[in-house]
Amino acid sequence: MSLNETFRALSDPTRRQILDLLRRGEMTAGALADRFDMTKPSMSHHFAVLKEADLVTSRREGQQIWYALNTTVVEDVLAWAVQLAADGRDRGGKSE
Amino acid sequence: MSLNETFRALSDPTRRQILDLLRRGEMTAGALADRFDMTKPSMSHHFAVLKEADLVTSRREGQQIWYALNTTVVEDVLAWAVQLAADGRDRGGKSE
DNA sequence: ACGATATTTAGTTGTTAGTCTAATTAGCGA
DNA sequence: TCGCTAATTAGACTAACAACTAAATATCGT
Repeated sequence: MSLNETFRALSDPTRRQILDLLRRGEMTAGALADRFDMTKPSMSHHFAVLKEADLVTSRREGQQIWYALNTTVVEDVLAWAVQLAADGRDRGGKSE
Repeated sequence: MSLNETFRALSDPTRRQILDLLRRGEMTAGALADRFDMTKPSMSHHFAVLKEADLVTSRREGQQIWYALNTTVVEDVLAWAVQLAADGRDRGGKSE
C-alpha cells in the first residue's frame, strides 16, 4: 500500500465525490459520469487514478463497467489518522 | 475547513513525515529541517503548506519558530474516513 | 460482420507543485 | 548599529496534473 498514492488520489474533490457516491453501492462508469459536469474521458481519468490508488475496484458486466468502493484502503487512511491524532493528543494535552 | 487543502497537504511524503515527527511534541523549524535531506527553503515551503492546511500551528520564540501538530484537522480527516469506511462496509458486506 | 452504445486511450494545453540558489526579514548580543 | 543566526520570500526550472477533443477498443443485438 502507498499512502502517497492514496492521499494524492484523495486530494481531488471530484474523486472524493465519486467515492462519496459509491458509499451507497456500485455504480457504472456512465452513471457516475452523468453526475458530474465533466466529459466522460475526464471522468475516466479520475476512475483510473482511484483504481491505481486501490480506492475502488472495477468489474466489467457486458458493455458496462461497475465501480465499487474498496473500504480496505480507506481503513488504512483511517489507521494513519488515528495514530497521528491519538499520539498528538496525548502530548498536546487537549483533553476533549 | 477544506478537506481539499488538507488532502493536498497530506499527499506529499515529506509533509507526512514532518507531522509524524511532531507527534512527539513541538519542534523548531531548524530542528525539523535538519532531519531531512533538503534545503531549508524547501522545508520552509512545506511548513507553509502545512500551516495553510491548518495541520500545524506555529509560534515565534526569539529567533526560532516552533511548529506543533494541530490534531483538530487530523480528526476531521479521521471523521471523513470513518464515514466513508463505515457506510461502505454496511453495504459491502465485509463483516470484519 | 455491421452499427450502436459504453468506456478508455492518445495527444495537446494551461496550470500547479516541488526543488534549488540567491536575496531578504527578524531577532539577539556586544 | 554591526555581525551572527534562524527562518522565510523571490524567482527560475522541471515534472506532474487536470481538462479537453479526437480516435480507438470492447460488447451487444441483429
